[in-house]
Amino acid sequence: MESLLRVAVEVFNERGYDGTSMEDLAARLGITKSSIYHHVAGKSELLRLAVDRALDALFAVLAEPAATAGPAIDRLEHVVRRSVEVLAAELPFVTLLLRVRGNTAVERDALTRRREFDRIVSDLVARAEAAGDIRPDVDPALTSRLLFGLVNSLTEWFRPDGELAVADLADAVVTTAFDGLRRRPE
Amino acid sequence: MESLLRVAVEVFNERGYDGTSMEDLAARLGITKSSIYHHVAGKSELLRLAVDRALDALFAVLAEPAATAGPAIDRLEHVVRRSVEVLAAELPFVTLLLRVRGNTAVERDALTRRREFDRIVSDLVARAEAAGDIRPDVDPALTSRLLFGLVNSLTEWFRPDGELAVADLADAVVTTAFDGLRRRPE
DNA sequence: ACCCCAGCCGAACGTTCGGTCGGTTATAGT
DNA sequence: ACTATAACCGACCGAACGTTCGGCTGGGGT
Repeated sequence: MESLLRVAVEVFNERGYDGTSMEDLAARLGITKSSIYHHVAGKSELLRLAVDRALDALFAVLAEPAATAGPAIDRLEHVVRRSVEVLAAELPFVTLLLRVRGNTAVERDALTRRREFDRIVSDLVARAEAAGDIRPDVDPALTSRLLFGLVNSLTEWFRPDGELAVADLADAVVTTAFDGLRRRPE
Repeated sequence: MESLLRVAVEVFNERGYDGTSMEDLAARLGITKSSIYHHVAGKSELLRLAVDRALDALFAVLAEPAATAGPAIDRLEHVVRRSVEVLAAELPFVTLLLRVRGNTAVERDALTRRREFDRIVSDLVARAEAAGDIRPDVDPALTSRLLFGLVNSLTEWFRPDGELAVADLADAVVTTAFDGLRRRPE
């Protein structure tokens, strides 16, 4: 069951959810198409299990103590850093989540939860800006979109093959996002 | 023909390329499925026309004078700003391009051209870092990925409805990316 | 020794897919 | 008036789709 889901998500990410047939999954699993239905109710349940895993991990970050208390700017930095870590740890699941387009009921539910996550982060950015810790010349809603656009883009290329440690990646993301890529005059 | 392509790309972006049937396109166009084949050779040609339009526009930016001469940091900033403008001007086409996964021959060709674009930008970042204009504590390849991850994420939410002018957006992107979102002590 | 049942299979289901084909209409050129 | 052709249509094709179904098998519980 667990390995079924793991393989399914892998193939979904390679060929796209719509572009993946149950036959494709069966071939990769080394079993037949009909055998898959012994383990799950259907194709869409595999998608639901996958995106829920990603969403649960992301929302868990928002519930951590360091994300719920203290200055907004510190809470924001913590959420960003931990989101990078979650994204690395659950890479295939988060990747799939970020590609969901709302075609089916399962996808629309996932989009709803994603928007809820975005809203909470956006609030955090707004608080940090109100506290004077974030540049006031860019709209908070825009800032949070750019920020998580940067973080989420990691799914497009990051592969946890040890060459680039997750901690270093999180550092690079936080540094780039908060301080910019331009070298500062000392 | 032009409106056919426009509508096709619109639907592709809504439902995904694989999730869109020729019947879907026909319904949106107000004609029958078979009539579409009077204008194009098939579904994949529509995709090819769309992604080529996006890629041509992006490569045109790299050929502009301001992108080929002068300090690397200035050329980079120009490419980023103009990429945002192209992305806004050709939004549906670029959106479709960024979702291509390499499932078919057309998609693989598009991915090849995309990688070529990324390589050129990555070189630009490396030159700017060598010139001392970009922070040396983050790997150039990583920097360029984060940079264009941020830029490309615009397709996920930006809609040119006049509320947010493209020039303002480009300013916000350049400012955030180069100087960071943290408020600087004066 | 018996049974159970998780796990798997082959065959088939109704549907939808991208694409083809022969034919009809509207319009423009001569 | 005649013709050419761009634009469109309904009917159809073989293939692939997600899903269902009845049946096989092998190891654990009793």
